[in-house]
Order: sequence, then C-alpha cells, then structure tokens
Amino acid sequence: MNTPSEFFKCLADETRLTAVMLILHEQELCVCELTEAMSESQPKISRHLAQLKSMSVLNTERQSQWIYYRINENLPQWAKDVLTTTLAEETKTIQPCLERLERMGSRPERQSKFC
Amino acid sequence: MNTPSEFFKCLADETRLTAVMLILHEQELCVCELTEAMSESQPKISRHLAQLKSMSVLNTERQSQWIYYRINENLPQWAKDVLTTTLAEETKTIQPCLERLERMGSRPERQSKFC
DNA sequence: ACATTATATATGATTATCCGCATATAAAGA
DNA sequence: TCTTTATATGCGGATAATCATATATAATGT
Repeated sequence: MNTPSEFFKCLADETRLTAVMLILHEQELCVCELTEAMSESQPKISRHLAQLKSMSVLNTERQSQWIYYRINENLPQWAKDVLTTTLAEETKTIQPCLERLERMGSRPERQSKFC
Repeated sequence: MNTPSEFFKCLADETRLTAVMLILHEQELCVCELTEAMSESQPKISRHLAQLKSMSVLNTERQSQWIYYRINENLPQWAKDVLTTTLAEETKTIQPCLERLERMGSRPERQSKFC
C-alpha cells in the first residue's frame, strides 16, 4: 500500500471492506470464520484476503491448520483512522455477519498466548 | 453514495482522489483550474468530476461560464472525516498541483458573495 | 450571427476487476 | 499412508473502469 488511492481501492469492494471491518471488530479471524460470517465461498474470501495481504492492509499468523488474518499494525496512522471511522459507520451493517459468526459451530479455539 | 464501499470507490482512482483533495483544500475549483493544476486533459477531468457529482461527493454551482465544483456539504460526517484525514496525508503530494494553480494565468475571478 | 472559451458527452479500444469452478497445497488425525 | 479439513491458486469468462479522440452544448463578447 503506497498511496491513499491504492488504500481506498482495497476498501472499494464490498467483500473486502466487510472482511476488514469484521477483522477489525474481532481482532483476528481465520478464513473459515469469515466464509461463514459472510456466507461467501471460500475461494472468494481467500482471494480477497490475499489481495489485502499483498497490499499490506492485513497480515497473517498461522496457528496449526488455521491462518488468522489481522489488521497490519504497521499501517500508517491515517489509514488506521480511516478504518476506525468506517467501522463506527458499519457497525450496524456487519451485525448479521457477527451473529452468524457467533452461531457458527466448531469455531476454532484460539491458542492462549500464555501457556 | 449509499455505502462506504461506494464512497471508497470514488476515492480509489488517483485522478478523482487528487481532484477531491484539491477542491477540499481550495474550497472550490472549476474544471479549467483542475485541468491546469493536474496537467490532465479536459475530458478526463470532466468525466471524473461528473462521476463524483453523480455519487454526491461533489456538487456544482455555475458562475457565468465557469462551473465550480465543491465538496457536497451534505456528505455524512464520517465521509467528511475520511476526506480531511486523507487531505492531511496528501498535503505534500498535491503541492505541485497547487503551485501550477498559482502560476496559472487568467484564472477566473470569483464573484464576491457580497455585492 | 459568429468566434471564442468552458464544459460535457459519445464512441470505441484497452485494460482491470471480479467471479465460479476446478484443483493444488498444507496440516492433523486415524 | 490415507482421509479430512483448511487454505490458496490457476484458468477462463463476464463485466466494469479508464482513456484518447472527436464532437456537442452553453455562455460570452464582438
């Protein structure tokens, strides 16, 4: 992500924006969680996440079989500000996704960072 | 402009983003000023402005032969916030455009609102 | 009415984006 | 090793975005 317009391009797609909003809201999410929350196909989600990662909006951490996506903490501050401003606006919109996420069976358990 | 991702689509193009930033910085600009400031063709500028207007990001006011574009003051607050956040980031980038604008000969004079 | 300046739009070509489907890779567990 | 689950990617095909060029419209001044 080099220019603001490139950053906005990342957010200019409904699927990508929703994924970023959900990740920002939940700290981290894996592909299968996003697939379930957004009711979209796995390849579709995976593609968009790869794009967001390649633009340095997201980064990943593997925990055994799951790959967790997070907001790249090295994003410039103005970009983080745009994301939080947008999340405030999108809170209602992502509610159905959050509900599907909570209802989701067999959600992968997070590794505790302290053991 | 109905959804955040649509708004970001407006800003996802370098030409459009720069135009919006210049207008935000200068309050209002006409097509020929933007054409000069950005060193782009008139049809290209005009098309992108039309797009921004159709998405309610900008609006226009005709003053005799010139059509001035401004930020739509009815934009939702979060969107305005995104724009000002972005302008702070883009101040350096738009500097060359602002200089071309100042050097521009025969710049249309604004009608004073008080006469 | 005509020329000039400002702005908008039509058209066609090029390129970019997005998607579905199939398949590849990678880890985990039997 | 074989199966299952999670994730990534290759490959068209469809659609959308962008651009350059030419032309249309609109206001101004002669």
